[in-house]
Amino acid sequence: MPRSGRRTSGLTDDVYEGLAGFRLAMRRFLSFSEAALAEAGVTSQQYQALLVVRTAPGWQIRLRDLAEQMLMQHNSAVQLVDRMCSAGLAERIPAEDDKRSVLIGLTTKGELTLESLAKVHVEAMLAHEPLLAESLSRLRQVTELA
Amino acid sequence: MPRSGRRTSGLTDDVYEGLAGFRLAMRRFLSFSEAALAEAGVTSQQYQALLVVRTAPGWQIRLRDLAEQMLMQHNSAVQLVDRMCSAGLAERIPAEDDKRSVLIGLTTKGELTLESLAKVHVEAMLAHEPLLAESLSRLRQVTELA
DNA sequence: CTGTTCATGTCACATCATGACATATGAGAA
DNA sequence: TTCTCATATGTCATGATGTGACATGAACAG
Repeated sequence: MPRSGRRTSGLTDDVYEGLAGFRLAMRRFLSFSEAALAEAGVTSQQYQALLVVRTAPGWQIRLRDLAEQMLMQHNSAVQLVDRMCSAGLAERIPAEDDKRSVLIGLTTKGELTLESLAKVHVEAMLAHEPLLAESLSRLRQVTELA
Repeated sequence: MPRSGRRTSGLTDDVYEGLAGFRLAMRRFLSFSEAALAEAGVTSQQYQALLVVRTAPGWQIRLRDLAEQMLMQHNSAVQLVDRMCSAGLAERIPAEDDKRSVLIGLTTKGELTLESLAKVHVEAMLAHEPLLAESLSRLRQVTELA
């Protein structure tokens, strides 16, 4: 029964708690992640970009494709790469076949930074994965009833 | 075997791909979420704050506790609440027992907005949950081998 | 009363994302 | 060739977000 004097919501408290719980679990993981990244002087987006470049064929990727894989507009990627180049993590390499394109590659510092961050994140994932998985399955239970 | 002429990483490609895959799955979900939120003129943080307030006892929460539950500094929460009040989603209610504190409550508009957003997110969760769960379990497999 | 702690708020600054626009290259039609 | 037109990148102003440093005022311990 809803709180006295308050409008009834069309959803049960369970649903709100499930949604909030999942957001919280995700946020907890991201918070932990960002703390580790901050120590290395890397932002969340920069780390993610490093991962995308590292997993691209040849460890290089066009700016356009980087933006696409990170689900952002190309101009956001331009500025992200700007900051990564300033930080010495990445480098712009003019594409040979298409003079319009620029390939983004990792500097040695970028590779080393990513490697150490990846190791930390493997640990973090093992620690947080159960929480995330649990909040996901709980949310699934609650929402399937609706 | 690593690419010719490149430094060997201490981690296998699998690990990088697993980490990237999970970040991507999360990003995909958040991207979908943000699109839905944008239509309602609400930001991701505002939606999350609405959820926190809605799940708090009495549908009210002290600013301090809101900040804590959202894993942010209190001054970030101040500005977030500022924007939510400007948008007519939330309201500040002076606490009676402690004149230092301010309680954050939902306006009717806030409640209605949250309700409709929650419904959309229930759908989105059902759609994205398998992807997230799969990337989680894949990551767990890969990292457990290391 | 006094000094400390706590809750909130203000300010300057950095990151990040976007839309609108500019520039240059590539590709194809006339 | 030359004239579009799409593509790839970059620039700029703007807004949301987060932080640290600091200020204000209330609660509290002595």
